[in-house]
Amino acid sequence: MPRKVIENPNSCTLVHAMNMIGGKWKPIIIYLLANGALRFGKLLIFIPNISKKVLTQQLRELEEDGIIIRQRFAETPPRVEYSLSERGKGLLPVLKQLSMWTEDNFKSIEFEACRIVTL
Amino acid sequence: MPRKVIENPNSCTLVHAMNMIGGKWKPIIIYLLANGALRFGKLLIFIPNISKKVLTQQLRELEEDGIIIRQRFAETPPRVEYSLSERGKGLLPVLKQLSMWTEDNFKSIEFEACRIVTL
DNA sequence: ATTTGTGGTAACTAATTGGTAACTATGCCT
DNA sequence: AGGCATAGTTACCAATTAGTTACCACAAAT
Repeated sequence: MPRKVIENPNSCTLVHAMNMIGGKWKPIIIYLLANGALRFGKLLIFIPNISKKVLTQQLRELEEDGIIIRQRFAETPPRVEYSLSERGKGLLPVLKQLSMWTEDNFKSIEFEACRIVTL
Repeated sequence: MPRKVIENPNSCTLVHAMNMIGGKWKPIIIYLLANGALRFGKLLIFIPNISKKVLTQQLRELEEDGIIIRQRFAETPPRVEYSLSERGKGLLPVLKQLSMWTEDNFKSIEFEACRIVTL
């Protein structure tokens, strides 16, 4: 099933960007991959409450958009590693800036519990 | 009806940020307000295909998060103006950077039709 | 022969989001 | 009195997204 992309005749860069990274878990996935490749199973563990199905979906979409790279090893049991592409790495400063904006503006909110994602 | 916020015990700055600006039209609204206040009706015209109800919702949420300011004038017919708060203005560089990332990485896509939002 | 682990897929359901159309409130104008 | 304009709200429905559960394929280990 092709994901639904906003069919806006005036689609602009921001809309396009949000279509790509606006998914519920996508920024987390990107940030988790910032420090190197991770296997499917690890991502499943690191991202609380995400289901296999949804993780698969989000990874597929990120791959489609060339943000991450999927590498499959011909082993058994199978091993699949996901890593950021160059394009994906280019997103890190943006996410970092966004993260800093949030920290500066919403200090009061409890962010202590999430060291996995905060760089 | 309170909007559904991601109930992630490991909620992090990025998740929080995406909860605030990840809405379908929110980046557009923020960018439209970058150059000054706009009335409800103008936003409705500038944002293609958005419905009144959804525009109202998005504006309310942005206001809740302190990103925009709603100013109601006691006139008839009523006039309501929306503008960026300081917090909201702090978001502009981030969005600009995101927009640039998209332009750099997806040159081929047609962005000509959307001069309203691209700064 | 059966179990284990990995990375899925399929079918189904629940939750959330987005959209339409009709309606409201207010004061002005005719 | 009736209509207009603005900025909504409400009820209802459609579309989209997310989640659950069960299952598969493969080889190695037990």
